[in-house]
Amino acid sequence: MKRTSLAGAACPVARALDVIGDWWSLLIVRDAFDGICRFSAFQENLGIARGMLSTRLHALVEAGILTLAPASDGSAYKEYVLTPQGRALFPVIVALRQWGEDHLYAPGEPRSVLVDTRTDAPVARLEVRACDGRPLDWTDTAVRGR
Amino acid sequence: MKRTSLAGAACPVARALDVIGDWWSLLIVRDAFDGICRFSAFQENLGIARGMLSTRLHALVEAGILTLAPASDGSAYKEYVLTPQGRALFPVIVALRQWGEDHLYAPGEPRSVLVDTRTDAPVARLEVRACDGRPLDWTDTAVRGR
DNA sequence: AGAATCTAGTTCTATATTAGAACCAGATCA
DNA sequence: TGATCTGGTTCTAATATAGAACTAGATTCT
Repeated sequence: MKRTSLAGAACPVARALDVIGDWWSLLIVRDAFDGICRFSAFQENLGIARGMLSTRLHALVEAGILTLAPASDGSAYKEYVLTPQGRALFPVIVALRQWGEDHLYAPGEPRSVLVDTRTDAPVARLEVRACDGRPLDWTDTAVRGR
Repeated sequence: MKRTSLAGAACPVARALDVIGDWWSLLIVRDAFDGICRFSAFQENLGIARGMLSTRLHALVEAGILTLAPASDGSAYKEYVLTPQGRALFPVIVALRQWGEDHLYAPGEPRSVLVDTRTDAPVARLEVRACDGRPLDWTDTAVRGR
């Protein structure tokens, strides 16, 4: 059967996952943050089937996360670049990265690291905070309006 | 064909998505943060097929994100509760929620909101920061070690 | 200019995953 | 004791994915 759509959900998490919650979308977005913008470059880097990649790229363009722009090198080809809405996914990628780093690697196992290019030091841990800056954990929060 | 596994990837984002990147897992985790812990409660709240839910719950237990505990009401049934590793997904859920709130709702459309229970005010926006606390955007960062 | 190759796909088939309903055993309730 | 609730499993039909083959236009090589 067709995968159930969450597009009309009242919960923003569900709506977000409806758009970027499938198997490849966030990895394509991650690669886009790493500066990848050509069809072949995505395909080689991800090892994704070309048909899947084509479908996903079009869906991401349709969703307003990527856009097609003329190639920056002056050739007749196009490039996929992040829109402002796509760039706003940065904290999502960073949150996934930090969780993966913390829980999915054996000690000493090689992994890639996200660094501040100014200092070359790893970025700080993401923290959920109250509007006054106090750190919050999940027991300090609740969802209103369901 | 079998969905490609990302479990051995050098990128923590890919490994994270290998564990929680499928269609229902993060929604189950979201519900767990909202205090849902019984099979039927997940099923009713998500509208997921029971077979899918069973598969996903077992996978999340296997992955160390949920664990089965005796029911808190003293009955003979069991409850699914978040492990410390599962609770560490809180920033991921919050990041997805904030992105969804910002980009996926028409103005005035009803949505649920995550609030600080102490003040009932919405939580602050997540920010990626350098280790010294300076805010960073994606152009200030790079991935090392790919 | 013409041939070889690169880029960005589309199409096709086999397999895997998902949705939805039906079924079932043990626990709880009337 | 019988009805219902809980937490599943099993079955089928439809959709999604992987992987390979094919194509057309752009670029590079000779």
